[in-house]
Amino acid sequence: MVTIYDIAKQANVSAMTVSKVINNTGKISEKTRVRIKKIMEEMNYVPNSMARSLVLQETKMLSLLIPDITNPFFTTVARGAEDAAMRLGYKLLFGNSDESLSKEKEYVDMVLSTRVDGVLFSAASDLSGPHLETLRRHKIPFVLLDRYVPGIDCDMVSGDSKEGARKLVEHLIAQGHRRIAVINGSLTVSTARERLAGYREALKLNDIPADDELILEMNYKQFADEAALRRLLELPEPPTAVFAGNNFIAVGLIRKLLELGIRVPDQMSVVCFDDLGASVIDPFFTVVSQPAYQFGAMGIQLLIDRIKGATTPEWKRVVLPSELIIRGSSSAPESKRA
Amino acid sequence: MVTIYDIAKQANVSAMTVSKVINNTGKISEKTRVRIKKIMEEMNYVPNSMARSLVLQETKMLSLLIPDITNPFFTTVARGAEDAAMRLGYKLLFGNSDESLSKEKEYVDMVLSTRVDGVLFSAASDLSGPHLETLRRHKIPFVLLDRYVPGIDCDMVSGDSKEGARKLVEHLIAQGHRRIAVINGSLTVSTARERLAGYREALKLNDIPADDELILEMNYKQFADEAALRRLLELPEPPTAVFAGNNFIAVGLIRKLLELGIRVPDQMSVVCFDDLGASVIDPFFTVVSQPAYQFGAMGIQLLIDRIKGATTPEWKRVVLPSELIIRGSSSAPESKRA
DNA sequence: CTGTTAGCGCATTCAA
DNA sequence: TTGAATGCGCTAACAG
Repeated sequence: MVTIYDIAKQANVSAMTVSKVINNTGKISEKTRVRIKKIMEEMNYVPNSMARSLVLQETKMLSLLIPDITNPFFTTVARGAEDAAMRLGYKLLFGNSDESLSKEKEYVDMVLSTRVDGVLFSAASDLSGPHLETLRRHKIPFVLLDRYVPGIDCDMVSGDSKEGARKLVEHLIAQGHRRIAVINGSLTVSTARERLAGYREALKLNDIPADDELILEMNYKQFADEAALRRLLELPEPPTAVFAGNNFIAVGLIRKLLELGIRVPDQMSVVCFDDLGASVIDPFFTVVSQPAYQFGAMGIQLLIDRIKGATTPEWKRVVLPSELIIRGSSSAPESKRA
Repeated sequence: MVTIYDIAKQANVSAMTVSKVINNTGKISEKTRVRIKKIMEEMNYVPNSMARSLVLQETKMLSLLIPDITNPFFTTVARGAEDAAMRLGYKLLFGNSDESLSKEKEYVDMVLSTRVDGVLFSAASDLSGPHLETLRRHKIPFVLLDRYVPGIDCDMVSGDSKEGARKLVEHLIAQGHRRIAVINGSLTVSTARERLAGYREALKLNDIPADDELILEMNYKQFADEAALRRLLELPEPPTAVFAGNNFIAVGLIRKLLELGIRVPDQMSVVCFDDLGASVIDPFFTVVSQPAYQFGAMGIQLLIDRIKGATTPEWKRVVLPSELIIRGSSSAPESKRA
């Protein structure tokens, strides 16, 4: 491997001089600068960032931990994060936790030994606290993404899940629905709690009685509990609309509904959080769409600000706006139609 | 930061002894081993992989370069790659090239200085050759993913684009189509050439005359040329079916077709390469689906085999099977229907 | 403007 | 079974 010493020897200077032209630091005469640059070119020299990291105590690497890159929301987050990191001169290490604490722990261990400069962290659940404390103990800055973790004060970028859920449910109410079910992610995830709170608020604001039988808790990874759905449909007064906690739940739900011969939106309206990605042909779901790309880009921005100490000591909390997009998966209930 | 020296001091041994228990190398008495382990626990010691990399000359990091993580095909590739890498004890650095040679070059430079142990590389185009030669000059093993690059001999995992295209087009022919257009990616990408070849072969095998007016070259990132589409539709004998080079082209095409009031599949059948991801509700496109997850996992596998010298010196070429999935976007042409 | 010294955290080699 | 010396490639701090 070519090192600064090889360059130095070739150029009849000391290694230090070479180092200085690499980093544009110190005073070097223009003559020797171009001469050394030329030699570096010729010898295909590339600085070894491991060695540099070791002495500088920084790696210029960030890591992104998300539940699942396969979810279009996080795919786009990742793209935003990668673009921002690249633009600011950082590399991005990434990992999927599948909302599993044990995978998350594995990943945190990896991250610690890699000495990344910071972590953009979308927590598996409320129980991720210890992992974050581990990071903090090792003085690795992190920014929370999307999900709040109780007891952890830090920078964070998120959407407003409560407000988004409220908008979605009020849209259903405005269409005439009164029996509205929720199929939610695990309540150990902050966004799921907030979405439930938004749902409840919408009902209350519209004087619709809450009915716990209409509230199902599953997980964000997929539609998980067919039996629960059947029970929902066999209620004396079944729901005419469902608010799905995220896109994956909504997709799974629709599939089940199709299997059961229930038409959407004719017999059942379905709305959900988060869009389905750029590749979808005929946008179908009524959703609250969050600016996923911004989530990632802004997260990296906050993280780097924090790393560089370019921020105020107080924690920053950025809340990105979401947008209600009304499409074909929701309509007035049968009973209210001509 | 806690180092082996801190541990050593605490345990009244030399740093080397600590190093040996960390790596399970050399002979250490069981007593001191557990004692040192305990102290490492207590002091929250985590080995510094930068320092280790520097001496061992390996980073246990791999990098994945793809055109765009936002494309569901590559999203799934990335997931397969990350899982495989993690399982085998490697971290994954990732980057998007957007099929741009200059972004690709930037990324290659980053990768060189990071001293990753290997690169899983989905080339921007035929012109990526120099980038690969750069990697080779620096003795960084790589495996090509999905796309062949002329003049570069190496390990590779790919699908059979020609065969897949042939199946797709023969399906259309079997349905009665004779005027079949192609909207393809750039012909500087190997898969686009092979898909075109498969198309041509299918026509020839069925004695259908080739017509260059039916062949459009765009790019894989999106549907790019509306004017060309109009020309296609205004041909004296317009196509009754289109073979789209990939999923993004197909999605863009459908959108345009909808705008123009052309119904799919009634007035125009559309088929394409690659599926649209797990999040799609109602699978619609007739596609040739490739096992994207395997692409990623197998790519990492080959790469690590190569790194470890666990392979034969000859280059390996793994071709993953693809599957024709017939769905609603294709049907018999109007002229052939009752 | 340029060079010398020292050390980042760790593992290999060889000696004790 | 353990330890001392050495070096991986680089840069900060200082000396010339």
